[in-house]
Formats: sequence, structure tokens, C-alpha cells
Amino acid sequence: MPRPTLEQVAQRAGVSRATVSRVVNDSPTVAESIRTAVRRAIDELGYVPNQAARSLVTQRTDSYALILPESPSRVFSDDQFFPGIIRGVSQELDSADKQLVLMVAGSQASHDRIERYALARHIDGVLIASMHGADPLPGTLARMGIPVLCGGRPLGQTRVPYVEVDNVNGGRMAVRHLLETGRTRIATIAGPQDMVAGIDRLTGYREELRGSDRRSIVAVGDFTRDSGAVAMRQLLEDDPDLDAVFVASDLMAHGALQALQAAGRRVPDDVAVIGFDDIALARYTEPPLSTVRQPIVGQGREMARQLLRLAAGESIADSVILPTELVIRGTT
Amino acid sequence: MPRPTLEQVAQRAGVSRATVSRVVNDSPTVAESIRTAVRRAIDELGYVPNQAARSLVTQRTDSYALILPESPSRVFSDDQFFPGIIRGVSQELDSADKQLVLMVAGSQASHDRIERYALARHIDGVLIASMHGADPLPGTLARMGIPVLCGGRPLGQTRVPYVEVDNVNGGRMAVRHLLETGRTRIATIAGPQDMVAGIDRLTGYREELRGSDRRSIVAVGDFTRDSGAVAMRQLLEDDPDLDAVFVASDLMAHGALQALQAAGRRVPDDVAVIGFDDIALARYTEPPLSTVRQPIVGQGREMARQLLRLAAGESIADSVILPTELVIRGTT
DNA sequence: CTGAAAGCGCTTACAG
DNA sequence: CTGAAAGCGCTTACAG
Repeated sequence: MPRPTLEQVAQRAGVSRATVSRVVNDSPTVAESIRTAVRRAIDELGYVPNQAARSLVTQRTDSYALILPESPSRVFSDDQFFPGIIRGVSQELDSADKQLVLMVAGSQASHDRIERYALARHIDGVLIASMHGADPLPGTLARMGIPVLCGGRPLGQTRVPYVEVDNVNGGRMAVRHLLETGRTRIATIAGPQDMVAGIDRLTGYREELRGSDRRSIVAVGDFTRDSGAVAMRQLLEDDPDLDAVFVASDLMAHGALQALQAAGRRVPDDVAVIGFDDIALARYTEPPLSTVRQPIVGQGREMARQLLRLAAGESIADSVILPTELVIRGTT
Repeated sequence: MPRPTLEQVAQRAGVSRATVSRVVNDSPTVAESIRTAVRRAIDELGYVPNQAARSLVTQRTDSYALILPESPSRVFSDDQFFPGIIRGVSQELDSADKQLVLMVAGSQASHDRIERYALARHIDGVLIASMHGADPLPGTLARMGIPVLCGGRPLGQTRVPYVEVDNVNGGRMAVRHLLETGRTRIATIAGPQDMVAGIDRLTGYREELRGSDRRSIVAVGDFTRDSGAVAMRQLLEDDPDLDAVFVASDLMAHGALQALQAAGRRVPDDVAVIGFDDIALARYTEPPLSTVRQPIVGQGREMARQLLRLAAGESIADSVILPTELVIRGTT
């Protein structure tokens, strides 16, 4: 059963294709009586414009991609970072009546496929979040004239606008609080050092500690719960007397908490813990997790807003930095 | 900077547009020397076919939609059901080199927009999961000739093929285990009664209990953690002597566990708990949650596989039912 | 305010 | 094996 076309609507309404097109696109220059007749024909036929045909002439698709260069198993794990970003982006795109196309690019193959997809003009713009290393993708797409905006400052030479969260200050606030509450041996479980979030939170930890006379004690995880537990066990082995740990994500903090308790440490009496994110989990750990709150959904929304402006040809800021905030619960 | 077209590649390679098209689409009837020349021109120009133009003639887009008629805040909550389905679907679509378009339709407005999107031939087929009530969407799309496949049996008259999990038997296995381990007052926290998963798990509970001389004790939640806690408190009030509860999702079971402990009940000594899903959380509750495992990712994969067959014009089964399995941990 | 016509960038019978 | 030509379903100057 072939879908009805403009042509058939025009025939039925007794007007030209151009006129039907004007009605469909809400052009103001159509007589009211004709508009009504065309609308009726559209309804009777169940006409819906063919998007491919429309895109071919307008050069727009009204779709935007969110690219997450991660394996599906990480994006769709119990890490609440990704859902938060997706939710923010889709809220904002929805209200602009644009379609979100979500692309998860774990492998090199899918990375390449996504590049081709974007270059095939499937979409009007691209959002990239959770980048690793100096990913060439944003630069490549931007050079081909595709509007691109990153979540988190791109590493390397890439000059592409971005929206991020104040990771350095978040790390500083956490460590400052630990110092102020009298902790003396403050360790950290950092995030992956090929990601800005991992790098900057560690920087914050180091900067704040440098102001005191404490030395830094560092282990590195990959933002998963398991890596947090592994890192915590390693820290305890390296420095059995540590009395605080700043963990670069709540999920890792949960793993660390379990490792601490398994090792017979009381939290917060023996060891204080501060996470990063403030995902729902933070309220359900035992004891509830003190953490640095970052506006994840807000970051997604801001990313979409900036991209829409960029795609509309407006000029936007090179970067937008969203504030973080310390939330004290039961682990400090 | 305008993207290069077929025309320009043809000019550069000194051949016709038809020949370039054949090379791009791997037609075997092209002389090797010409093929090489065209490939070189494509590389030099960085040519990527315009998908809108291609779709207009082929009537295909190589994209498939996964529609989730839920609010974004539910899809992107810490409920691991949605990520699991998405992950399974995207795995299968990826390996068929198809693009996944994820659509979350919480409101009536977005529901309508999605219908238009599908009818605009943006996609070659549609997957719908997590339906509520007798949603007209699958029937509407199928009637317009769009290949449609549902996750979970559609309620109402809709005759659309589906893939689901054996919810009834899952409920039965849980209750049977509770009976066999000597529990006498077995309650249930059912899922929403406008969803097959909610209805069928309750049916399983009822059927199994009917074989014994126990009476049923029922509360209803909406699959969220909070609703599980609320329902548990209500059950304890209704029947303070209950000694077991079958909960229709792990997330609700977590809420129920917390409510039980807050009410001073020991688990499993005073009250046994069995959940449903076997998401990662089930291993992290205290004590670890006994549950009915359903193959969530597997369901997503099977859905995509069936849809691809359908879209390719093959005939497929009206329904595929995946088995569930009882997993005993610390709450029974 | 409305229509005839060109054109967006491809694919695919049809000839040769 | 290759090319000329038609056509997919729209939008948009351009006339009138």
C-alpha cells in the first residue's frame, strides 16, 4: 500500500503541488478557503510528507545526533551518568521539535560508521560526550561544516565549543572539606586519565592538597564499581593508615565503601569517603554517601541548547562551565 | 563548503554517474580498472552518498526505531530494564549495519510525533516495548504497512508479532519455591496492571497459590523502588504475620527490603523475599536478592532479529517466548 | 494569492 | 560492461 504523495493531495483538493506544500509548511500566503480544502484532503488521505524528499531540497533533517564513544555495555550499565546526559539532551531537543538520534560507538568500526552517517547529512548537528583521549571525530566533523558541540573539554588541539562541569573545583571542595574536618591522610581514587573528568578531578585533589602539608596518595579506576573496590584495596595496602578518600565517581565510591567495610574499616569513623556525581545510588549506600553533585541532566540540556543555536547560525560561547556543589551525608 | 556529489566524482573519474553509483553500491558489473579509478576519485573528494537522495529512490533508510512509551525520567532512571533492551536491540542492529533511532514517548504529544515520524518513512521498521494498556500505535503503524514488532504481548485486539519472556512461569517458580521452603503467608507486590509484565507475573503468583491452600495477599506498585517500599508497608499493615513476598521487579524488591528492615523484620528469617529481573542491583542488596532471572538483553536481541526478518519480507512467528529462571541468593 | 517549472542527489531499468 | 534518461517526492524562486 503506497503512501499518498503531495501530488495526490493536490489532485484531490484541486490545487497545485506548490499550494499543498505551502499549507503543509504553514506559509501565510494561502487563502483561508483553499487552506481548509487542502487540510481536508490531507486528513482524508492520511498524508504525511516524505522526509527524504523534503531533506533533499531543504538540506535539513531536523535530527541531531548524540554520540557516546563508549561500549554499549558501559553506556547501558548502572552508571547513571549516561542516562542523565541523554535525558537532558532529549528534553531540550523535544521542546524544539527535533529528533534525537543516539549513537553508541564502542568499536573503531562503529566510530567510522558514525562518521559516515554524519557526513551523509543524516543529521543537522552532533553532540559528543564522554570522549577518550584526543578523539579526532569532533574536529573531523567540524571541518566538514557540521555543527559540533562537546560535553567536556576536548583533549588535544581540537577547537570545538563545549559544555562542562567544574570538575577541578569539585575535587577541591571535597578535599577541603576533608581537611577541615581534621582528616590527615587523604587518598583519592581518580577516574580514567584519558578523560577530562578523570584528569580534572585529580587536578582538583592535587591543587587543594598542595596548599596543606599532606602528601597525595593516588589510585586510578575506570569509573566502574569494581574498579573502585580494586583501587580501594590497593590504597589500603599501600597506606593502611589513610583516614579519608575522595573518589571520582559515586559508582566507584560504592565499590570503595564495600572494600573498606570488607577490610574492617568503619565509615566514617575510621575512613571518610566523598564521591562525585550525586546519582540516586548515593542516597542508598550504607551509610549514605557524601558527594560532589554535578548537574548531569543540566549539562545535557545546556549542550543541546548550545548546539541548536550553533546550527541556527548564531554565534555561541567557546565554553560553558556549570558549577558543582558539595553534598554532605553519612560518609564524612 | 558544499559536500561533493556523485556528479563531481563522475567528472573527476571520467565516467558516468551510473557507474559511480554502481561502484558505491558494490555492483559486480564494473571493470576492475574503472572501479579503481572511481575509488580514487571518491577518496580524493571525500565523497559520502547523500542519504536523503538515496532513500528517495530506494524507499529504504536502513534505520529502525525503538519506541518506549514511557517518560524519559522512567527510561533513564536506575531501572535497568530499559538499558538492557536498548543494548540488545543495538547489538543486533549494529551487526546488520542498521541504525537505531531511540524514541521515548512519555506524553501524548511525543506519541503523536513518533507516529508521524514513522509514517514519514524515516525508518524501515519499528520496535515497541514497555507498552501500557491497549496502545493503538502498533496497530496503526502495521496497518500503514510499516513492519512492527512488540516487546511483550500487546493488550487489546492488536494482532502484531511479539517477543516476550515467560512471566507467568517466572511468578509460578518463585511462589513454588516459597511454598517448598515452608512459607505459609505469601504476599505479592505486583507490577502495574496496565502492562503485560505486571499482569502475567501476578497471574503466575495466583495460579501457583491456587494449587495450595494459601490465600493471596496482593499490593500493586509501578516498578519503581519507592512504590515497592510503599506497597510493603501496606502489606505489613494488612497482614503483620506474612512470612514471604514475591515482588514483580528487583527495584521494587529493593524498596520492599528496606521497608521490611525499617519495620524490624529480619530477611530471610522473618520474611523471605523474591524479586524479578536479576539486574546487577540484586547482587548488591543486603542480603543479596533471590530473584527470577529474565533475559533482558536477550529479549532486545530477539526483537531486533525478528523485526529485521519481517522487514526483509520473510514470514516470522506470531510470538517468541523466552524462558525465565529462578536464582536463589540470600533473601530466601 | 497561485501555478508551472526547475532542481535537490541519487538509483535503475533499458539500450547498446 | 557502460551511459543516457527517467523518476523518486518534495520546495522554492519566478511569473503572473
